[in-house]
Amino acid sequence: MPANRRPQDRQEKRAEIVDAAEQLFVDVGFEDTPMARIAAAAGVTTTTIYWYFDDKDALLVAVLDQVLASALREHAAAGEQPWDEQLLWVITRLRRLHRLVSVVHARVSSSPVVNDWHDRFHALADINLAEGFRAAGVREQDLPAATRIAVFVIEGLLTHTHDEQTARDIVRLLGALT
Amino acid sequence: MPANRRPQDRQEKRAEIVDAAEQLFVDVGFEDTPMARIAAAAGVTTTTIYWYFDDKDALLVAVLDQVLASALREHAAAGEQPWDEQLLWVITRLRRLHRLVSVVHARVSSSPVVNDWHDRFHALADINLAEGFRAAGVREQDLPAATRIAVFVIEGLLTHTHDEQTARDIVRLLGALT
DNA sequence: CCGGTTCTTGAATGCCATGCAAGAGCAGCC
DNA sequence: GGCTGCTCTTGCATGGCATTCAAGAACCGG
Repeated sequence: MPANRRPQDRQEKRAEIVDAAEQLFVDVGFEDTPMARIAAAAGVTTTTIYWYFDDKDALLVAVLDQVLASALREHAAAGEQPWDEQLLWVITRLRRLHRLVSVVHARVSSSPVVNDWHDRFHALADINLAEGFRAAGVREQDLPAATRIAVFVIEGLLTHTHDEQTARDIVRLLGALT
Repeated sequence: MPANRRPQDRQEKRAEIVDAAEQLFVDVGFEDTPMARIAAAAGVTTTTIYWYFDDKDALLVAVLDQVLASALREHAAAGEQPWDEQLLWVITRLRRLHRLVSVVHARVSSSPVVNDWHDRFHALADINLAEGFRAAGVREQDLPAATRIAVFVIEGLLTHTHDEQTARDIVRLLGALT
């Protein structure tokens, strides 16, 4: 019944579009990249993108999924490290994604798909951070609050320019929560 | 030389536009409010707004200035309070401004005027928070880091839904920094 | 009442996300 | 090999929106 050329093809083309979008959303910004520019970078037409994605927000979510998966993979590959170092790693590794962080928060209230992604992301982040804080010796009843503080501090550092030393000082002081 | 009707007039009309924009930016959101809607709410035409403001971002900055001034006035009127209570007051008082917080961060990288306002805001916030933390007994060398943590936590709480109790827990734990 | 200045406006202009209808290319089936 | 039904792809709209422009009103000092 299905007249699919190669079963791979669809996913490959989709991936090319997501790759192009990722580079532009990260380096130029979501609001400042027209669909036409993504299309050009991917070697297709604007309309073609709409065959693979419902709208620009859906494409954004696909980019976010890809970026998140890639970061998780790298983090796993980095192996075990002291908690402070892990936090610093996240902050420096994700610094270049600040545009994504900002646009997600900006679109959460008007785009249901972005809002869903945001919820999923925080659920995941909470789990990982809580685990880290537990291992670092934070009291069980303080875990939820410590976790949220860490999330907000990380997001804040990602969206505000700062130097290496500031980040270190903040992470060190965060250790006072234990 | 200047053929000004009444010297007041200009500022009055300007204020009406800013009031209309404030209500819409706060309740509906900057991106979701067309200039035409602001104009209609202010009883003028889109073009008229451009006589008073360079562009939509300049109008946003005017709204931010007004909202900030109003919050500072209220805060001063609230009188002296324990540090924890002051932080909670800020969080609950500014909760309804979450859309403004998000849009500022989203536009910082593409709008110079918004970027300037953002810088000024953080300079002001840093001063006030540092003073509060100092009074609350935070060690002098920890002040910069504690201040930034507080700023990021406040911004995080403003842009993420949470219940009253969570906010209290977080502020209490923040007290552990002293 | 005149000339210059401040406002105001309706009608462009141009960018952009998205929708639409008409094709291509391909896989099975006769 | 030609027909048919898919999956894609595209050029051409459409409509929303920020911003600009040229042409007035309204008003001031003289």
